[in-house]
Amino acid sequence: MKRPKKQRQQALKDSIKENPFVTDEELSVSFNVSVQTIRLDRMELAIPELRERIKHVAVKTFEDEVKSLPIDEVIGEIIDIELDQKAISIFDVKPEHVFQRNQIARGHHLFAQANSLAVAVMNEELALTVKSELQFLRPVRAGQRIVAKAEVIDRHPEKNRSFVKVTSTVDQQTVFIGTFEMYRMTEQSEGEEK
Amino acid sequence: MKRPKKQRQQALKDSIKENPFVTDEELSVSFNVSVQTIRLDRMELAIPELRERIKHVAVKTFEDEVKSLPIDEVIGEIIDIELDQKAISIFDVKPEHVFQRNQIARGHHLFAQANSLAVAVMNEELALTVKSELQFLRPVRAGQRIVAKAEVIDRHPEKNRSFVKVTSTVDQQTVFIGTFEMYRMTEQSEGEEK
DNA sequence: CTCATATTAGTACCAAGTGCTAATAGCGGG
DNA sequence: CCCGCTATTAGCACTTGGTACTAATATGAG
Repeated sequence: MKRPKKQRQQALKDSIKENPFVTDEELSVSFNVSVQTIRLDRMELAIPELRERIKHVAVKTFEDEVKSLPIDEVIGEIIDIELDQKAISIFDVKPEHVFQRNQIARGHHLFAQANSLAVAVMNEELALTVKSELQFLRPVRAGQRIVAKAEVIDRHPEKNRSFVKVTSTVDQQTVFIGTFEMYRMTEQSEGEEK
Repeated sequence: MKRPKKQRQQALKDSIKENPFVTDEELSVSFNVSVQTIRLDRMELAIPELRERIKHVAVKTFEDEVKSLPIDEVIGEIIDIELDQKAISIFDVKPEHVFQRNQIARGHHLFAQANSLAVAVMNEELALTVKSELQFLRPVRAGQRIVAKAEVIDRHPEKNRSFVKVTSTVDQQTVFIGTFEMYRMTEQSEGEEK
């Protein structure tokens, strides 16, 4: 037996991580030990039982679902908006948004926040981004909150175009600037709405 | 009793949909009926027991997780890469990537694919996007496959900068062009690697 | 050989059910 | 008023995948 205990426990951890839906019974077969041994191992490793594992996964999903709903429409949370004028959104950078190596937020998240804010500020059913220019001025890290401010700086109603400038800051420091040329997909008289 | 049965069953369905983690016991209390009645109701409505419900939710998450894992590192799948030279990735546009209203892919997904490809092509532990210019030439729709080609067009090793041009096409038609100014975070002698 | 650790076995018990049978409630119709 | 029907409730045996605990047995190292 040498001491395959440590190895077995490591393998056990891996197995369960890879497939949390496995029972002690199944594990005992695949490791050629008794069910009790598996239970002892789980205890030492503080791995909860199958049902608890499943529940945790499920709860996570459930919470994520609620969280990811708004993400589906707008990246970040819009906290203020004046259609056709300006809008503000916040986005909290979480560990899943950063490069593992250096903890710096991936550019596309900053872009996504800014771009969806630019779409949102357009008083329009359908707005598309045509062009944009971006500057990533400072790295943003997990745990920081990005405040993006969008401003409609120019309008060409005859060409169905608008220009939006978005400035994102963390703690008052500008981290990102983007300008977006937006295309309005529906006609709109050049007066204001309502 | 009138016939609160139908109503109760509807309410039951709603309760469980809203919170799948509720037991028959708890339901029986909140509906003021016996546990057996709840069980009968579940049978009539073909609602599985708590553990099965949880499991389904968990399985769903688990599958989603596997799907979203690659997204974490690179958006799209890299199918060819020559470090410091060029790279190609493909990205299949799914319903979750488009605006519900018009089925057009959200800009940030095109950007994310291009930007992560630009990061990947850099022969670098840590590369950050400094600036970029984007053109969204044609709308892309769900079901289409975007092929992004990145090319390193200019290098300024002394300033730790590189310029990458990414062209994305769908069926040979260019839908997006982006140029990225990238910053290499580690020093690198100007000779080539290994 | 002996002692400690590792492993296995066995029992009682739990939660949250299923499946089944049987008793009871409530009520409308004749 | 009783009949009959559905709805509801009760009770029991059994199932899964465990926990908690005790006790026996291996096994290997000093």
